[in-house]
Amino acid sequence: MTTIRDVAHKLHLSITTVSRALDGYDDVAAETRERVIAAARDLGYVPSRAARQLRRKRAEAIGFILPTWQPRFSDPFFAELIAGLGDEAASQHFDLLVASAAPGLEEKNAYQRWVQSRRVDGIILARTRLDDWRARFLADLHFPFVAYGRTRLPEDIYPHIGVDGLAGVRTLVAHLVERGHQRIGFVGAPDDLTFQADRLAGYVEGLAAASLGISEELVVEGNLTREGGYRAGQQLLALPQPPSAIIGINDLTAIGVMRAARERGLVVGRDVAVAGFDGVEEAAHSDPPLTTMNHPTYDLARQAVRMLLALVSGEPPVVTRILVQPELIVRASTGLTGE
Amino acid sequence: MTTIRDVAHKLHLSITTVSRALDGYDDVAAETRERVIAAARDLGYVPSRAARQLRRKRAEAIGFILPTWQPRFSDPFFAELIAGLGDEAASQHFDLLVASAAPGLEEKNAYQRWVQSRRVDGIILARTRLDDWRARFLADLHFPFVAYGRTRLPEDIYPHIGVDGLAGVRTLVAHLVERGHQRIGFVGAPDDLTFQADRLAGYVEGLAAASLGISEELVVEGNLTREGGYRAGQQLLALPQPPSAIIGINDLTAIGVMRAARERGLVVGRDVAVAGFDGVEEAAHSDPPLTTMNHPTYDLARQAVRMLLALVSGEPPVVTRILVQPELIVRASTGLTGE
DNA sequence: GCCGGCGCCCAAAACGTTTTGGAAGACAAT
DNA sequence: ATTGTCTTCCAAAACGTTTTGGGCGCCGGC
Repeated sequence: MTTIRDVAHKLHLSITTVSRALDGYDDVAAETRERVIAAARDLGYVPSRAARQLRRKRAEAIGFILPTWQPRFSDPFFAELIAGLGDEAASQHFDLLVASAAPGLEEKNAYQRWVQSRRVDGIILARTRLDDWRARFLADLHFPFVAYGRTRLPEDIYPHIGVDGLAGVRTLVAHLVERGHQRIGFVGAPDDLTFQADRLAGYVEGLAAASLGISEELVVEGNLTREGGYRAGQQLLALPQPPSAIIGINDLTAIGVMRAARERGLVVGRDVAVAGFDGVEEAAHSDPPLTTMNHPTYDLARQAVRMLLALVSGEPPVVTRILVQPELIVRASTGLTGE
Repeated sequence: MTTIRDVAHKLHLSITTVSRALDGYDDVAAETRERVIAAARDLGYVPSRAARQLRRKRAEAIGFILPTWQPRFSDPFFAELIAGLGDEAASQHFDLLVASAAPGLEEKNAYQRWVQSRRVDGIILARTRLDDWRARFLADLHFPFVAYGRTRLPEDIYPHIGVDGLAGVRTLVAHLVERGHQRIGFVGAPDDLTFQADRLAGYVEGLAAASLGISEELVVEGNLTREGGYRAGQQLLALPQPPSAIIGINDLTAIGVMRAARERGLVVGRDVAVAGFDGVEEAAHSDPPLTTMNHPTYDLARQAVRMLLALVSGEPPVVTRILVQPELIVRASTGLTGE
């Protein structure tokens, strides 16, 4: 491996000058700088990241920990998120470290290791919970982080970027009401997740706006997977008075609900309406295609990284809380007539 | 941030002793070691990763570069793969670095940076191509890597772990033949991908085994996405003599094909049979559920990391080439009678 | 009483950068 | 001739570890 001294030696320069030439300082002659750059290229010199980190006290990396519940998980949301995080980080010459940990002790250790060994300069949080110890932990240490999705500690005091789940589901309810539905079910997620609270609130507000009462039995809990949606859908459709429309808290859940409906011999879009949330690609190719609230995960991930890196480099506090509005995409799952 | 000197100072020991105590050397008294460990815990000491890397000349990290073609991509395969890589790496105290790059110059730069700046100790390759410059590049530099999927340079000389695509598709063809199909289509991927070659070969062998001829028009190229499968399906089904069964090179492709069939008014599983490959969760929840060849991506990812880390630490060359057999899962998409 | 071996500890060198605080020379102004 | 100002370069000190090559007592065997 060629080091900076090799370059310096070849040119009969000091390593100081080589370092400064490559870093673009203006106290090195233009001609010298060119020679240095040429030599570095010839020798294939790339600075040792470890040495640089040690000296600069910066990891030039950000971290993201996948919250995996089961070992075999595959949520398209995260693939897109990671691609966005990685691309934006790379464009600013940062690396992205990824780990996965089931919520609990293992997770806590993972965060601690990264923070205390200064392995990363900042962290992206996803799937935030209402009372999120991760946010508190990082904030207490004044460690830079950006949450994808809101936290509610004690208000939205942490930098975050998210999708307006409340407004989104309200829109969805309004859409269903407009199509004549009065009994609308909701398949949610565990209560501690922030976006469950938000989206459920949107459901409640949406019903209220249409002067519809809310009945307990129509709100059931899934686990954000197709399988969870499937079971929740079975449960809802087996009610004495089943709903005529069901909203899944995310697209995967809705897709599971559709399967449950099919198995009961119902035609989705005619006998029962189903809608999701997120706008994953799968939703466009399901049978029937799924009505959903779309939002640009990839772009939001990039924005989150931009916010984070601004924090890391201590730039003036730009906008630190972003809430984007999702967009309704109407497809056949909420009415075949609609196509 | 507390450093090793803080610990040493507190205990009136040298940093050497602290270092060796924590690293488990046997030349430190048991009682001393305990005091060191306790003090380290109390002070919240975690070694600086950068300093350690610099000294040990090891990054204690492995890298993976997502081959992303479009910016917005979401392939469930990669989410599962990354989870597996991350978990196994973490269990051996390694970090996982993830980047994403479109094949081409950008990709090449990404690999070079990581290798030359010794940012990672080893690399996992996925979506290998027949003549894969990445494999050649890394092998030339004697840089440790493991390919997920075979390479064909010049034979399978590189360490890799993969799924037997040839046998898998052969099984699929046999299954379809058994169900009475004579005209079987195949929606593949770009030619340079290894697993396209393997799986296509399986298709050819499968037909030969059933004494069926192969007709050019039944083999079309997709791009591994639902959208690509959709277009390829339209093409196949619009033929004067359309196939009665179609194999998608992966599940996403097959799901796109099913959508194309539905749009032509065909009932998948009755009018036309469709089968996929990979066993993603989505395949179990599609309409109809998709017949597929299943393989344990998550576990294979973990095995790949184990191989890689063995290579990195220069352990005796254990088994370095693994080919696992996928398992046929028959679902309604290849015959409603089957359920 | 001497020697070898063992158990425990440590000083100092290294790892490859970046940064600090000048130094040397050229030139201009006084 | 002196002083000051630029421009261009550099030696040396960090950064926080790990590792090398011992040192110092103590004990047992001769």
